[in-house]
Amino acid sequence: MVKLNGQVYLMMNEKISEEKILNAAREVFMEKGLDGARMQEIANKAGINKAMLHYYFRSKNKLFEKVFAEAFKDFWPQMESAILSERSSAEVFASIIEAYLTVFTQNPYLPNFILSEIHRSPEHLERLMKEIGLNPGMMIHFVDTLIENGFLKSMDSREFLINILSLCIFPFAARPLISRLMWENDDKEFELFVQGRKASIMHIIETCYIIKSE
Amino acid sequence: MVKLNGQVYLMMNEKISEEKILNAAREVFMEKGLDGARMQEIANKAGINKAMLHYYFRSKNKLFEKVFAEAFKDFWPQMESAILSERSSAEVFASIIEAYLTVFTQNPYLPNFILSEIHRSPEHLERLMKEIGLNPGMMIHFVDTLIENGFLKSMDSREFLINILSLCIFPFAARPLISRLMWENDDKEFELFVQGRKASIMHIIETCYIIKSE
DNA sequence: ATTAAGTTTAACCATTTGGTTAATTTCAGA
DNA sequence: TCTGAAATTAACCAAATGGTTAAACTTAAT
Repeated sequence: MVKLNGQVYLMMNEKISEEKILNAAREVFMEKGLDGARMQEIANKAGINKAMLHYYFRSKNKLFEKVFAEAFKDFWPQMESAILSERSSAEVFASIIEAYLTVFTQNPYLPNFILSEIHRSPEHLERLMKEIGLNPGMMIHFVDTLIENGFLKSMDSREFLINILSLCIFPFAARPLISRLMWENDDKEFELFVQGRKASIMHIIETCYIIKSE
Repeated sequence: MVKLNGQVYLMMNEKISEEKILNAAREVFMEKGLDGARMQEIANKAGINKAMLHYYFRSKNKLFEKVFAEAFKDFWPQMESAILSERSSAEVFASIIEAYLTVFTQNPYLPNFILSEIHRSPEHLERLMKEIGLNPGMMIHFVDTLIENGFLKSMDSREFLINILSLCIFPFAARPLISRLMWENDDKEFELFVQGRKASIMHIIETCYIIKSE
């Protein structure tokens, strides 16, 4: 990094190396977790010297935190934007569900990665939740409003949200088990299952919770 | 271990040490995973010398496999016995759900522990599934029969089972996150949630899937 | 070309960690 | 009480691992 005229300039290779490290670290950490990951493996995968990892991120933990912070944002899809989009409640839920299915299809290790860290260091999780301004109250309030207006049946809005999360996330978190239990580990079958999943979850929501659409 | 008259006798302390090791190992592995666990910590918690771990279980991996095998059985509650119990389908589902909620309430780390291993070593999982004669086909067939007999709506029985698993397991797998998101990390509130969970899941099943009861 | 800053590397280091070994203790049976 | 096998311990070891260091290399502005 170069400072000049009070302005900060990045040298050509800086962004590239940092990026390569983060990409490699994401892969390795996602697959093996903090404890299972090896700095040497990350360096190899990034195609650079191990010392570079420490040069850019100081320590294994710091690097991990960076990777986790990025991943955690993906785990919490843009519910706000979906809510604010002036669409019907059914459409809002559909778009949230779709966001999840897409992210997890593209990042198979993400659900487990987050779930592990949730247990490994809840404090870290809590700090991060505050940092990114995660706002569950907004979702709860959104659902409560729909209930008051008679679009959703009377119920515990928290439970409703937890059910959506469960139905979206769990099948991916347990994919290798489910795939073996249900389809003899045939990937194609699981993909078919995911393709129908959005409609499937929406059907449950509509049957159980939605009274009328706006 | 002592062999005498072709019969095998256990010396007084053998069962005790082995048991102490397994209990300690279960605690540590459940909380920290295979990579995060330390043999020394297990030894300390068991109140014995580290060499004893190897004396009884040869290696960290062997010890882990033993712990995992036991835990995995708990993860798959006695669906068979519930099915064979000649009760109505609703009662069968209720008893399966209750089994899960009970096990996870008593073993908070269990869901995550299994989910991690599912991704860490699917081969190990597959081997174990065969060893304990895990029989998903029976469950699928059970649901299919209920459909044919008009007790359940026409649907994909696999999806139905996955939904039950999701609704039962996920809230525990993500408990620290959910607890913070929904109830400011108040344990009492989560316990209340779990208390109502059985009825809550049954309500979904009945509303979405059950046509008539036997 | 020189400089000064950031970048990259190879070699190195201290600690941790799973695992071993050899000696000692315990204990049931003769 | 003597014996032999199993149980237990303390000390030890080699490998792995996260991290450091000092020197060499790039690069952009003067």
